[in-house]
Amino acid sequence: MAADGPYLAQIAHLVGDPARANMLQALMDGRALTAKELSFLAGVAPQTASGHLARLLEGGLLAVAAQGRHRYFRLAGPEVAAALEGMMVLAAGQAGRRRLTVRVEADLARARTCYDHFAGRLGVAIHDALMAQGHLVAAGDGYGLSAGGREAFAALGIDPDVARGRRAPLRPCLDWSERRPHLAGSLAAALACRCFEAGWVVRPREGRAVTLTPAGRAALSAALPGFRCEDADAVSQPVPEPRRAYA
Amino acid sequence: MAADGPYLAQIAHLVGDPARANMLQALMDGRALTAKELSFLAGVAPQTASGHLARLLEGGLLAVAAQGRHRYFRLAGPEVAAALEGMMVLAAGQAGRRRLTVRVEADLARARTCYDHFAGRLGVAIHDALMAQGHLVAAGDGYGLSAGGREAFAALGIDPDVARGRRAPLRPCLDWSERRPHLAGSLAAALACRCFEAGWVVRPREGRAVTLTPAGRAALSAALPGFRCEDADAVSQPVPEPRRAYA
DNA sequence: CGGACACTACGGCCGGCGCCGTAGTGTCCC
DNA sequence: GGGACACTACGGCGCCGGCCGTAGTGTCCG
Repeated sequence: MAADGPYLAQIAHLVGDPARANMLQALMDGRALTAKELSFLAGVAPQTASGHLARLLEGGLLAVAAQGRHRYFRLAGPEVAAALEGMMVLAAGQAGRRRLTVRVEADLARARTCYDHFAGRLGVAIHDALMAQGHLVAAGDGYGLSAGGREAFAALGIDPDVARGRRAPLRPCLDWSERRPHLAGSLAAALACRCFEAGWVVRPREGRAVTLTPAGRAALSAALPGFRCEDADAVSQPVPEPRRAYA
Repeated sequence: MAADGPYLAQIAHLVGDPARANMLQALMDGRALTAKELSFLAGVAPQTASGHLARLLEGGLLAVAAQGRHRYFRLAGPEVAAALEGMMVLAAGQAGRRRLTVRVEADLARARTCYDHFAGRLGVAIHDALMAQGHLVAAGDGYGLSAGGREAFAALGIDPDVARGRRAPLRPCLDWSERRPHLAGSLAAALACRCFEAGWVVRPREGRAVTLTPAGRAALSAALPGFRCEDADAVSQPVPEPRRAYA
């Protein structure tokens, strides 16, 4: 029995290298990055990174798009992001338990993208507001929208029927920094997309954190009466990244 | 940034060894096993297993309970099971993609326990029946029960209010063999517990697969009108529930 | 068409760690 | 109390694989 143990080990082994883990984590925001960028973020030479990327590709964790002389790597799909999130929850717990105090970069905990949707306190606030208003109803393998929820999304300029299919358009996803759920799924992705388009949320030049603009706060508050996210647009002088190869 | 990459890598590295992966997978059913049993299941000598277990303990993936001259190891918590499930989804996908044909042991795909609740076609059938009847309502970070759902659970002899707390009593969990959701959470655990107590589901002496008995099929069908699980009680002569440490 | 650039392929170095043998500690049972 | 047993500690062997240097291929640009 358990002939599938090795398969599990194969996947985990891929993630279990610091350089590869850094790359995967950098890709968690759903963007596609080039091999060189990833080599820098992982703190290894480009040749080394190239080898790692080939293995991640072979293992099905990444997908690639060649474009001119660049190759853009991204996570292969939402399942990959979900699996990584699951491990990050454990990692965060461990770090906390030993006071390793990864003082979770304040910016990331405030608001970030997780693959294709929002996470951090912003993501949790959106989840909580929809839940408190009773806009979420159980459906498929997650949530669907009630009539009120559909109105709220429509008010935000999002077609509540995008991507209707077998799988639920909304799904809870445990947030590793908050240890509370935010919303994933195609509708959550559409919401994030709309927020970027409308300038409600902006992505700084560097880093994975995002920022809720005043206009965004207004728009979300109007459409979601219970929306409360005190600090999602707070501070954050766009500090230059300290550039650190991993410890 | 990404100083947390190495933490993620640490966790993944623990899972990324075939022997440790086998052990973790064997513990996925929520039971507690001794070091010797685990060494056998992992296919390594007891000394080697002891070392692995110490590392998994140190890494926070396992918990241990000393009992006489035995030490019973079990998964440290539901988050660990969830993280492993996430990776198993990827592993199953990979295996499929390459025709490695881990012909998922038919028994496991039929019905098994996943940490403390049911998975496989049995778990999915329960999920689907509750969902189809409209018994699930969005709440907390997952589902709660509607009035009808509460009645159904009461009819099964389960207090629908066990473990009411911040976290939702029911939560969808992607099933790696079916690639569709089953139900996790405290109420799902209570349901599994009740099924074992009542003899509706029995656990064979060996392996992680379980079997739905005719009585169990009758009880579930009565309480959940939409319940359909054609083959969950097929074959497989039952055996008395082997001792189970740990709720 | 030649040079810069992104990326990949190959080879050698070396550190980490998985493995088991032997030996030691604590527990149960007769 | 003595022997069996479950488990752990330590040490040495062997290999996997991460690392980078050098070299090669494809692409863009002037």
